[in-house]
Amino acid sequence: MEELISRKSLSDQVHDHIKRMILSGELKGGERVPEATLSKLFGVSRTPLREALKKLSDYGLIFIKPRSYAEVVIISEEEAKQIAEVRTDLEILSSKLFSKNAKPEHFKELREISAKCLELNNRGDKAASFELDSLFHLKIAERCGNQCLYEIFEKLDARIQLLRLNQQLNRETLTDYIKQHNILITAIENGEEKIISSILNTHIMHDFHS
Amino acid sequence: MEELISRKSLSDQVHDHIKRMILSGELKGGERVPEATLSKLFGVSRTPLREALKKLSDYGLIFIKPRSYAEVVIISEEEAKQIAEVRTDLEILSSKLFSKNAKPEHFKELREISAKCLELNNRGDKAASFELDSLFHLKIAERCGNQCLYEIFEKLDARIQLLRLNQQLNRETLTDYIKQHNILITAIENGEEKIISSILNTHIMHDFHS
DNA sequence: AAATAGTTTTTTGTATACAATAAAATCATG
DNA sequence: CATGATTTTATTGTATACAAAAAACTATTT
Repeated sequence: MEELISRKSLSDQVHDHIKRMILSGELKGGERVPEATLSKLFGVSRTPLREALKKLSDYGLIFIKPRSYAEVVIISEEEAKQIAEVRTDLEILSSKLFSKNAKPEHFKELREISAKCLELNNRGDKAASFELDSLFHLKIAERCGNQCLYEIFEKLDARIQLLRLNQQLNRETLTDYIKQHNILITAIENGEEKIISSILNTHIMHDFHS
Repeated sequence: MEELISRKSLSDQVHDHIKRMILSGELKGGERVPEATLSKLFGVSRTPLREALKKLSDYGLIFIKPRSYAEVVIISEEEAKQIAEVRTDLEILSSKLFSKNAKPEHFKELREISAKCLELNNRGDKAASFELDSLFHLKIAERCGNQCLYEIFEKLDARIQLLRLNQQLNRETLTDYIKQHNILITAIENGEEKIISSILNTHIMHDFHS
């Protein structure tokens, strides 16, 4: 069904594949991403591969040095801090808008994602838990009613996920972190803007400080 | 000098050219942007032209319908409102950070741009005045010390400029608008966050309501 | 051994050709 | 005349070939 509707172009398929390789750690920061090698690996020509690389660069996952080569980015401490700063601000705005515009089923959706995220962490499936955490934050932006805001946040999300790769968090710390989601949902439901801001500030800083 | 250092690729040159065509009104909303026609027009092959279109789409200036055609976007009232909402939020953050991080010469730079913008408007050169207005807001983001924030804002800027095209503002209204810049600069210098927020809210809403 | 100049190899940038798909035009039919 | 099927045309998607530039290597010199 999905396949019949959206026959993705090779460019997009390749993009998704390389993105997964980067976000799973298979392709590490600093590693080169040569067009010829990868096009052979995927069995496609350089044309769609180039387009995929361009998009990855756009999402801040690789760095293309013109006429030279491309490599997986390494996000510095300073950049990570700056990303967290912007992210906090965008999430506060999303949450406030969500608070105003979201329907009951959207709150339910959030609670379900949050519960699933916690459950996966309890089981020890860190990767899947991370994915649900990302989805939780993305959903707030998606349902806040501002498409432009969602698009910006969705782009940032790639780099946020990349940052997580290098964090070594134990399960207990993660459990505390994930539980904050429910506090945030309640604050959003009650439209308590000051509380929303303070939760997100600690939540994302927590995320940042590995 | 500039040319010797940055020999831009054809893709980038073509991108810049089409961007100018759109932001000057030469290419209007809804008009198609066919690869073959434009590649002949510029005397380049479809390869760099495709890359240029991809970038334009990324900046929200054209809409690419896969396997079909691309056209210059038309920003709806609702989208304009949403863009203004995000923009206000990002500019408030930029201004606050600028307030903390900027050096004296950066304030001077802002005042100079603001003065030039007003002068061009007085002369009746609306297009050039608009350009300086965009530069004013971009500079705040550029000098705020957060590269990630700047990149996001720089991307939004293209659509903000596109929105301006359809506004019919008389010179007096514009004069009032531009003069608000100096009030903003003073608030930033004094680190008055509440005032920064209120100025930007009215300034950008003003901008939005044509 | 380090630095440098020159050469080779790798890699990207661009043009072109062909395939696949969607849009437009045409034609048949009620 | 309208409408739906069919053909034609226009347009994008992908592969491939060649040009140009940068990186890697090698020989040479100090």
